[in-house]
Amino acid sequence: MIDISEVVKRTGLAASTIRYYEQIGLIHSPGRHGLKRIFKSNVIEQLDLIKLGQNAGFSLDEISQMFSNSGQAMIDRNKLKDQANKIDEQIRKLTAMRDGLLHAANCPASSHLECPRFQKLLRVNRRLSTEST
Amino acid sequence: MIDISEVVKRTGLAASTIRYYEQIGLIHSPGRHGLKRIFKSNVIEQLDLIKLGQNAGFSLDEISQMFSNSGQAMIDRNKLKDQANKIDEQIRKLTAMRDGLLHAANCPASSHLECPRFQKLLRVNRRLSTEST
DNA sequence: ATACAACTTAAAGTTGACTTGAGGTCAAGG
DNA sequence: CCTTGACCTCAAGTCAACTTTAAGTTGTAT
Repeated sequence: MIDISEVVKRTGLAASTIRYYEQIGLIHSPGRHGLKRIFKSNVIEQLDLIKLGQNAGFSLDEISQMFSNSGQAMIDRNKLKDQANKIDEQIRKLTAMRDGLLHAANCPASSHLECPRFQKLLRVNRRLSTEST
Repeated sequence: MIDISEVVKRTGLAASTIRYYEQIGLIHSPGRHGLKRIFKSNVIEQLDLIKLGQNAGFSLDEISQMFSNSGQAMIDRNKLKDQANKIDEQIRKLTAMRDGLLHAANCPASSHLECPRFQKLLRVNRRLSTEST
């Protein structure tokens, strides 16, 4: 069991953020020492996953649906598959972006907007970002 | 020259968004027809580029810095590469996560938390997300 | 035993990125 | 000429994700 300052140290998050996450049910503190929250040390892994999800463009709400309530990770196998598909979709988007960005970084065209390949990327991106996800 | 409804049609953005982008200087309307804004048709590509940047994790502020004073999309190639690398890192993490989820969906362990492979995923992810990026 | 640093709460404030609402203007069609 | 609908403005509202503030409560060290 660790306290909030330990969580701060090991995740780099602000204490207020950790409290906020507990408040919205994203993580769970199994008890108190006096007033002070205590956490299981696996909260570190949970917070890392939350960070990962955020970086990948998922909202806290979506993330909390991945960890159905109270730290019990992901029970429903069909939901798990759905979630994997969502992530897969996100991977495809990010891959298109990365390729486009790398191309843009190397493209000799004076303006990226004039480069046919960059234009194609923009179109693809629009399709991807207006799709129902 | 096109009007705002044409921009709406061709980008899928809300008119209010387009006005907002003009207000913060992200795009430019070269004039009016009466009260009504008119746009050069290349604003469509600019807006696509903005969307791309957003999906790639840039803020509107960062995006507006990519459009140099001349209005031409002058993109800092090193920034693009940096961002591509960040995205690449995310793709790797997400791929690991997706694979972990798919495994979990098929894993016979009664709880995913007890599945050794899933536990390994969590550890791998933790390592990745604390690496210097 | 007391000081105090480190925690706590609840509520309000902030930021980014928009959206909504109320009321105004204008060009085009009947 | 007059209506109409698509545009306009400006201010305020919203939402997510936090942060800040003010006031209160410990556990621990001196």
